[in-house]
This record gives sequence, structure tokens and C-alpha cells, in this order.
Amino acid sequence: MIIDNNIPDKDACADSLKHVLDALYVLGGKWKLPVILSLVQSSKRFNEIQYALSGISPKVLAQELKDLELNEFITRQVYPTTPVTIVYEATEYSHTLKNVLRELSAWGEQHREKIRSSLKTK
Amino acid sequence: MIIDNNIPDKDACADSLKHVLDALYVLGGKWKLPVILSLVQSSKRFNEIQYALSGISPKVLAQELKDLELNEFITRQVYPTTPVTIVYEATEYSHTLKNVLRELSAWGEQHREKIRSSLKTK
DNA sequence: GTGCCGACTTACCTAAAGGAAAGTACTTAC
DNA sequence: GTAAGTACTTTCCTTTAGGTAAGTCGGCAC
Repeated sequence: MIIDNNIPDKDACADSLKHVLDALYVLGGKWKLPVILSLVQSSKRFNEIQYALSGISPKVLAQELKDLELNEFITRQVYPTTPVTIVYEATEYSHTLKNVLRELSAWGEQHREKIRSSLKTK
Repeated sequence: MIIDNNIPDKDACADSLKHVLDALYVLGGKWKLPVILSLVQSSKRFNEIQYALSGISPKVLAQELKDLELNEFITRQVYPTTPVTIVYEATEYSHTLKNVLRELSAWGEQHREKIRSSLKTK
């Protein structure tokens, strides 16, 4: 019987790594998080998002919105006014990112500080 | 006097977003986390890492290692044996990622499950 | 001195992300 | 009918991450 002590948590780590990479795949790219956060703050129409996130092109924004809708972070509401009003809003599911974002933000902040001060002393 | 109630947490969110993007910038890319995690499990030499992460090319690995060293996730130890042995090892700082990785992994896992089951019912 | 090992570099290539500019489809205002 | 607004789409281009293959450099083995 062969038992390698390293294997148990190695496998667990490999699984965990997959999940992490899954998460980063969904959240990755230049605009995913900015769009989500902008819509969490308030629902917006296409041009309003473009204005709020200065720099994003309509092509890229349209892509991102489709992708975020597929992943159920946002919904696309069509109101039959004249002319039709199309409003994007963040879903409840966007809020499941809270813990992730809190940790990432905290870590990112201390990391910037760490690198900044370690550059100074060199 | 003009006070816009939305501004206070808008600014906080914008700062927070910057930190999150900082963090993702450091951790992003195809190989950063795999390399870190591989070295956390055990220190390794160049060719050993390449073998452990099947698929990474020497060029990309060298790049990643330099980058990770700059960010102080790993150290490059040169042992004056004959021939010289060069060992990469994870620093204590790598462990500051624990919370981040825990949250990302948990979220990634439930997200995969969510998408999988929402595709099934459609 | 020729060849091999380890730890990389270098030069070149490809694919995917993202950006710029223009166009389209619909509607309402004049 | 012409102009203007909204919500995109299309085409084309640039940048960048990453990959492949080959080469380099120093030390030792023979």
C-alpha cells in the first residue's frame, strides 16, 4: 500500500486553484469590475455607463454587458416608453462578490503600501 | 452650498476599486498563482517548477519568477555547490494571500455550480 | 576540446483583448 | 424630408500575453 503524505492537501490545493482561476476568469479583463460596481451604485442606461466609465468604447461595453448578463451579474430591462428605455441594473448576485472584493481590496491596499515603502528604502 | 449625497461612498468605492485592480494586476495572468502555490508546497529549482507546471515555457517561467521576486512572493537562493544550485522558495509574504485565495476559491466554486445548474434548467 | 547539464535568453510568431471610427436601425421633433 | 438621439454593430487596427525553437554561458566529465 502506497501512501504519499503530500498528496492529500496537494489535491485539495489543485482543486482550490481551479476555483480561484475560475473566479479570476469571470472577473478578469479591464472593465468587468468597473461596470459591475458602477451598476451596483445605481442602475444606468448604455450611454450613462459609457460616461461614468470614461474610456470604454461602445463595442467593448456592449461585449461586457452581454457577458455580465450571461453570468447573471446584471439584467437588461426594456421599458416600453417612447422611445424605449433600456436600463441595466445589478442583480442580487452581484452582492455575492462582497467578501471577495473586500479581501482583494484590503490586500491590494497593503501590497501597494508595502511595495512603495520597500522601494524607498532601497 | 452643494452637497451630493452620492459622493461620499462613491469616492470610497472608487478607491476600493483601485485597490482591487492593483491586486488583480499582481495576481493576474496565466501562471502567477500556479507558480506561487507550487512553491508554497515545496521549494523548487527552475527545471522542477517547469516540470511541476506542465505547459509553461522557460521564457514565461523566467519572466514570472522575476516578477514574483520583485513583488516579494518568492526568493531566489543561490547555493555555491558545484555546480551552483538555484532554489526558488515562497516567502512568508505569500501567506498574506491566504484570505484572498480562500474567498476567491469559495466564490469561484459556488459560481461554477450556479452557472452549471442554471444552464441545465434552461 | 568536445559534449552535456542547468538555468536561463533571444528572436520570432500567433491569438486574443481592446481601441478608434464609422455605420445602422429605430423613433421622434421640426 | 432632414436632423438628432439612443443603443448598439461592424470593420479595421494595435497592443500584449503567451508559445516555440533555438541559442548562450559557465562549469565539469571524459
